[in-house]
Amino acid sequence: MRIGELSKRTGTPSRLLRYYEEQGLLAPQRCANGYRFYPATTVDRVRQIRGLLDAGLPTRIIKQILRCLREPMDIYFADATPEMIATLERERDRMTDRVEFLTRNRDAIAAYLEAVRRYRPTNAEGHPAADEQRTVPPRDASDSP
DNA sequence: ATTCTTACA
DNA sequence: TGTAAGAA
Repeated sequence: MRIGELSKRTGTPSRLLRYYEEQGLLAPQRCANGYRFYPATTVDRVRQIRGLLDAGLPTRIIKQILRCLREPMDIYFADATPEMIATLERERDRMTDRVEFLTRNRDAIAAYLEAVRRYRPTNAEGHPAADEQRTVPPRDASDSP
């Protein structure tokens, strides 16, 4: 399939599909007219990439991981070099840190919401009255993982 | 009509 | 990441 269809089937902008290729995450074939041609298995490949990206992994690391998850979508222990193990452990720890960070902020926001609901009851529609839209800035909102 | 590359915000 | 321009 060409980039347009892959884009539609993965919900990923073609701009990004080209970017992933540039980063070495994808390696489509080329048609005579120069158009990129992706095998059907690329759909899952892109889902894998998006998943890892959403998990906060940098494309640099994903490139390494993808070499262990060939086409069909199973794991190749043969490529599990000591270096790979080390990078994966490092990423796992970073993820753990982010989980804790997000948990703290989620709880801070939840507490804020609770406080707001306590001193300002909502109306029938479940929203604050128009003349009560003034807000109080949330507490701990530090962000930058 | 679709995709390509390159460049810039 | 998004968008733009010009070519194929």
